[in-house]
Amino acid sequence: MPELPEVETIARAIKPELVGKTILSADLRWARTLAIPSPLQFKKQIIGQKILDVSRRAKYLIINLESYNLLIHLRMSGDLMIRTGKIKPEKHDRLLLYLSDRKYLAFNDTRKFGRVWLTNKSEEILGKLGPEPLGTGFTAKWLFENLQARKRYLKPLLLDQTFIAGLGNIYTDECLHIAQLHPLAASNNVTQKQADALHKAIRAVLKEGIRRNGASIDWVYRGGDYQNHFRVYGRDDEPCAVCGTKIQKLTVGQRGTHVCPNCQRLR
DNA sequence: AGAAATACCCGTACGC
DNA sequence: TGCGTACGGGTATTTC
Repeated sequence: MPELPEVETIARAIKPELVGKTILSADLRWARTLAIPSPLQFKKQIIGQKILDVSRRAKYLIINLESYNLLIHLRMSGDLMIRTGKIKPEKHDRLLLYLSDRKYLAFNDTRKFGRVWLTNKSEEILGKLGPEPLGTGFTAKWLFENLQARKRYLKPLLLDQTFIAGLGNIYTDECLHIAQLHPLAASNNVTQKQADALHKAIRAVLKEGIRRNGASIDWVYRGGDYQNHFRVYGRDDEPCAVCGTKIQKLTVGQRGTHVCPNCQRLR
């Protein structure tokens, strides 16, 4: 298995103990969780498949089966858990996969945004994704050149998974604050020096998120304790830890966005 | 073609 | 207290 860095809370959903188990049956409890194929095809194809490997690309979990790949995106409220057969399914379980060791894998997702794909053409789904921010392909040089090549607001560009794969709303606000860049700054105006700072900030923020096992921002988005270390996210009207200026909340590309108006100046 | 807006969800926190 | 509504997360789809 290639050494893939782990993106924040996705890390804990990678279950290496699944390797070697065979899928005996599938219980799809919320049909729309399954992006492809049809429920009928899904059951026909997945039953009897042995799990060969478990990995990740961007925010997608990849469960490598003998003839297919099972891709899982947890979106916001999704989680994977392995339970013994004796434990009853929970209210928000959307897909259950019963395994050859009398356990079952549960995809639990309160808000029903999570999706699952069973395919032998993973590239159709994963192929458009940008580089892994913690991978070797993501360098300060790459970032500077590709920021120059676009002309977009920084925040929506950083959230665009085809540009860089792995940053979500919280992490984007955090890394822009560390790099002292405004979310509405134009990507093509970013200097080499600023791109260096942004590159460093992106890696630092993701590593901290992983180290803290992600963030828990409300009861349903369960994770680690990174929320106790946010610099700007959710801290509107509180003083900036760097300069004491009151943090502002604005909307950028329909997303709640938090900035220190002193540290993150527009031009 | 590329970018922006919208749709998809539901438990919670709020206002009346 | 009870009811109605806004909110927020990530991305596929639709619109511009």
